[in-house]
Amino acid sequence: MEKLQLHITISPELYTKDPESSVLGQKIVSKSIEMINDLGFEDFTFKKLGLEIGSNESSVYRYFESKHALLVYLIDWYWSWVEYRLVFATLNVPSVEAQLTQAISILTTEVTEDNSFSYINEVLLNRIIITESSKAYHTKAIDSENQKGYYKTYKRVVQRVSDFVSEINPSYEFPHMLISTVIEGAHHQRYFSKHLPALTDFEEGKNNIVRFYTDLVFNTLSQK
Amino acid sequence: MEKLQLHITISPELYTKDPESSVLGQKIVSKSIEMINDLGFEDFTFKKLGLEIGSNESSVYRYFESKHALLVYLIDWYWSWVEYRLVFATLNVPSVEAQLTQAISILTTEVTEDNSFSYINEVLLNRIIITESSKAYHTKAIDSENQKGYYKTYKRVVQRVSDFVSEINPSYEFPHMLISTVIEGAHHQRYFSKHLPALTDFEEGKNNIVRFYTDLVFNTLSQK
DNA sequence: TTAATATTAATAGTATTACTATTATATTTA
DNA sequence: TAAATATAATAGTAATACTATTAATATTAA
Repeated sequence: MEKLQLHITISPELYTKDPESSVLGQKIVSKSIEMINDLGFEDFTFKKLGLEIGSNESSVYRYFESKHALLVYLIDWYWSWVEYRLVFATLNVPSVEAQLTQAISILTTEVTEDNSFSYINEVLLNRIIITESSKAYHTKAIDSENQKGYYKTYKRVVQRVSDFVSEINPSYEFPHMLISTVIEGAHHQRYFSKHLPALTDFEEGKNNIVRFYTDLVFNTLSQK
Repeated sequence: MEKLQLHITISPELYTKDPESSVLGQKIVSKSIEMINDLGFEDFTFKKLGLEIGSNESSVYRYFESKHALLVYLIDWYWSWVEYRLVFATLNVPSVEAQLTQAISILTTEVTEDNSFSYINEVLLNRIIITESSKAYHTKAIDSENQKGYYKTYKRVVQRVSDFVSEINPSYEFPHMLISTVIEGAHHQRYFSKHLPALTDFEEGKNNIVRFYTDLVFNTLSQK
C-alpha cells in the first residue's frame, strides 16, 4: 500500500481526550505502541511512558483513564485500519470467492510494512494485537464494556467477512464461528511460531498460516 | 465418569512445595480455583486467598513462588487431567477416526460434571482455562518458562491428537496447527458465547461448538 | 493587548499489590 | 525428649495504578 493520507476515526467513548488532537496525544499513542512491544503490557506503565515522551504520568491520564483504556483504543484503531484495508481490497473484485480469499489474506498475513500512517507503526501494532489483545477482553468488565461499544469495530470486521461466507454458501450454519476462528487462530499460530513451535507447523517463507486458514475455509464451504 | 481414585502427578518445577502433600496445600489449590473464577485473575491475590483459607499470605508463598506460578500449575493440572481422559476414552476404540472424534469431543465440550477429584472442581477449572489461561503464556517470560518445561503437558496433548490426524491422513501438512486451532478456538467460542455472542453462532443445547470443530477437522482431512 | 481559558508539568499523596524477611509457635519425626 | 519441620503472624519494601492540587505555559477571545 502506498502513502495515502487517509483518516481513521475512533469513537469518543474510547478516550478521555482525543489523542489525535495534539502533539502530546500523538506521542502518547506512538510511544505506547513501542513500549508495550518492548516491555509487554504488564511492565508498561504510564509513569515510564511519561518519562519517555518528556512528559508526565498525570498528563497521560488526561487522554486515557487507564492503561486498559489505552489498550482498548489501540485495538479499536487496529480493527478500523483492517476494516479500511478490507473494504479497499475487495472493492472491485468480481467474485465473492476472490473477495473472501482477499479478506482471509488480510486477516492472517503478518503485517511487515509500516507506511500508511504518520505516527502509528502498524507492524508493532499488529504484534500487540497478536500478543496482548486477548488481555483486553478477558476481564470481569467485559460485559459492561461490550455494552458501551468498546468492541464494535472488531465485531463489524467479523460480520463483514462472515457475509462473504454466507453469500458463497447461504445454508452454512456457522459463518461467525468460522471467521472468528480464523482471526484468533491466525494470531495464535503467529505467536506459537515464535514461542511454542511444537503447537504449530510454521516454516519460514512458506506462507503456511495463510494457506492453512484459506484451505480450512474453502474446504468447509465446499463440503455437503 | 464415575468416582475413581486416580492420581495426577505434577512435575516439581511447577511448585515450590507440593500442594498435594498437605491439607493447607490442597486448600490453597481448591480455594484459588474458586476465587480466580469469582474475582478474575487480576483481582485475585494471595492475601485474599490466605484470608479465605484461614491462613496467611506468606504461607501461600511456601507453595507457589508467585500468582503466575499458581496459574501455570492449575493449567498443567488441567492438561494432565485432559490427557488422562483422552487416553481412557480412546483406549479400546477400534478405528482412528472414532478415536479422533472422541478426542475432539473431549477438547471442545464444556466440562459440566465435577466428580473425579476430591479437592479440585473441574467445572470451575475448565472455566479458568477458557478465561485466564492465555494470560499465562502471553508474557515476556514465555521462552525461558517454555524451556523449563512449564507447558510440556499441553504440548503433549496437542501431539497426541495430532498423531491421530497424521494416522488418518499421513500427507496432511498441518496436523499441529489444526489441533491447536481446535483447542484454542473452542475456548474462544465458549467465551464469546457468553460475552461477545456476535462473534459466534452459539445456540443453547445444539452442541454447535463440538459439531463445528468436528466437521472442520474431518472436512479438512477428507479433502484432496 | 489583556484577560480568560485551556493545557500541560510538577509534586505529592493514596490504597493496594506482589512480594521478602524474621520470629514465634505448633506439629511431626527420630 | 530433642530436633526438625511447618505454619502463622507481623512487619516491611518497592512499585503500581491511580487521584488531587497547584503552578506554569500556551492559546483564544474580547
